[in-house]
Amino acid sequence: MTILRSPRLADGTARGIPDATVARLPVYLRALNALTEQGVGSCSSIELAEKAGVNPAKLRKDLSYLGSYGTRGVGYDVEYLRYQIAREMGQTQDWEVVIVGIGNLGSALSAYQGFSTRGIRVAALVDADPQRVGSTVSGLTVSSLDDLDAIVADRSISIGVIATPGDAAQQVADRLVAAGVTSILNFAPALVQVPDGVDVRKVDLSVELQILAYHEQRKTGTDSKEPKVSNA
Amino acid sequence: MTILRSPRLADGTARGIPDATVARLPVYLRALNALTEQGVGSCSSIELAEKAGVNPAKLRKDLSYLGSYGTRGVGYDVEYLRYQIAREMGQTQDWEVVIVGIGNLGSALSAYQGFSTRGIRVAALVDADPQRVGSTVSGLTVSSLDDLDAIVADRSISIGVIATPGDAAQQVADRLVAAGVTSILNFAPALVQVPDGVDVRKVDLSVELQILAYHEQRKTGTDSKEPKVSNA
DNA sequence: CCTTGTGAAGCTGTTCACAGCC
DNA sequence: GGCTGTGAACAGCTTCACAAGG
Repeated sequence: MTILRSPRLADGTARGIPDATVARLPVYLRALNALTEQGVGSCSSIELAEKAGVNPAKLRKDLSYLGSYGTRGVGYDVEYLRYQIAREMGQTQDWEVVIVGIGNLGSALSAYQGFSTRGIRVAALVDADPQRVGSTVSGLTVSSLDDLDAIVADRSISIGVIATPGDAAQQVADRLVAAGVTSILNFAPALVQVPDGVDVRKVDLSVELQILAYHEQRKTGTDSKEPKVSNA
Repeated sequence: MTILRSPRLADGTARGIPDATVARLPVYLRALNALTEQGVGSCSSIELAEKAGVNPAKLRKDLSYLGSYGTRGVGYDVEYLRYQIAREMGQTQDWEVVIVGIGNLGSALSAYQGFSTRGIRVAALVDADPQRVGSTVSGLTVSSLDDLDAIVADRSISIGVIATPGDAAQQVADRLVAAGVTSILNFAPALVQVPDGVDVRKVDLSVELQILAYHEQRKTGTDSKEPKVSNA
C-alpha cells in the first residue's frame, strides 16, 4: 500500500499540494485581495511575500505547486493569481457550514464578518438546549440538534463547526458525521474521533495562550540562574 | 550573534524544548487532568498518547525533553508528570491577559470557561468604542483603550489578545507593545508587526475553514479522473 | 518481562542559490 | 537587468527499533 502523496502533475492541474502550502494559500489570497482594493495590478514575489509575512522563496515555492502563473523579470498579475489560488482552494463556490453550539463562541462565529468574503457561508445554527432553539442569532433561527440530518441534507452542507463544551464534542461529532458532514472544525477543548474520510481541524483557544505563557516565562527567567541572553 | 536553541541540559532543567513539543504539552496536561479526575494514578505512554491523540513514540520523545519522569517497565505517575509539565509550561502561576476589542468574539473570549483551569486569567477588557466603555461583560467593566498603559502596568499584564477588526489590529498591537505587553494572541484577520522580543501567535478563523474547504473540494473530486485512493 | 528513553533513519518543510526566461 | 521557478542543501520533526533499566 504505497501512499502516492506526490506533488506531481496529473493531467495539467497540480495535485498533492503540501499541507504547509495549503495552509498559507488563504493568506496569499487575503494579501492579493488587499492589493486589488488598492488598485495594484501586479506585484513581485518580494512585495507579496512581505504582505503575507513570509519569505519570498517560500512564496515562490508555494506558488510553483499550483503552476507557473508569474512572468519572469516582471512578477505576478494580481487578479490572475488571485483567481488561480481561489480556484485551487475551491473558493469559486461558496461552502455552507453549520455551527453546533450557540453559546458565546457559537454566536460570535455566526456573526463573524470575515467568512462571507472567503467563500464561507454560515447556513444553519444548531443547539441541543431547547431554551435556545427557536431564538434568532445573527439573522438565523437556531434549530434543534434533532433536525441536524434534515438541515445537512437539505442544504447539502459538508462542513460542521463544533462550538460546544468539551464533554459534548464527541457526541456532536458523531451526529455531524451521521448526518453526512465530512469536515469538522472543532473549537471544543476535547479530541474527537471520526471515521476515515472525515477531516477534523482543531482550534484550541487556551492552548494558544498557554504556548505564549511558556515563552513569556522563559523571557522573564523564572529560575534566574541563567546568564540572561538578550532574546534577539 | 549565535542563537543557542540547543535542547541541552543546563543545570538540571531541560532547556530549548522544540516548538512542536511545546505546542503539545498543554494537550498532555489536559489529558493528565482528565485522568486525575477519573482517579487514575498512573498510566503508560500508550494510554496517555491515545488520550492526547498522538503517537506513543512522539509522546515519549516530547517528555524526554523535560527529563526522565517515567519508570521503565511501569509508566508515568499521573500527578507527578502533570506537575512537571505544568511547571515547565509556567503554569504554577496564573497569567493575566487583557483582551482588546469587546465585540462578539472578545465577549465570547472573556466568558470562555476553559481559561481559568489552564492558568489563564482574563484580567481586563479594553475597547476603543466609547459606547462600549463602562459596560460590564462577563463581570468585568470595559475600559477605554486610552487607559491601557495604566491597566497593563497596574496588573503587570504581559499577554494581550487582539479581537478587533483587521484594520485596527496593527494600531492595537503598537499600543499593547508600548504599554509593555510582550506576548500577543491575534484573532484579527491581519498581520501585525512587532519589535524583537515580542511574540505573536495568530489564530485565523476563516483560514481554518478555507483549509477544510480545500480538502472537501478534493474529496468530492471536481475533476473526477483520479483512481480514488482510500484516504487511510 | 515490561515500558521508558533515545540514537538513527526517514520524512516534511524551509532556505539558498542559480539557471531559465521575459 | 530583473524576477520567476526549482534543484539541492539544510533544518526540524516524526517514527522506528532497540538498548537500558526498573
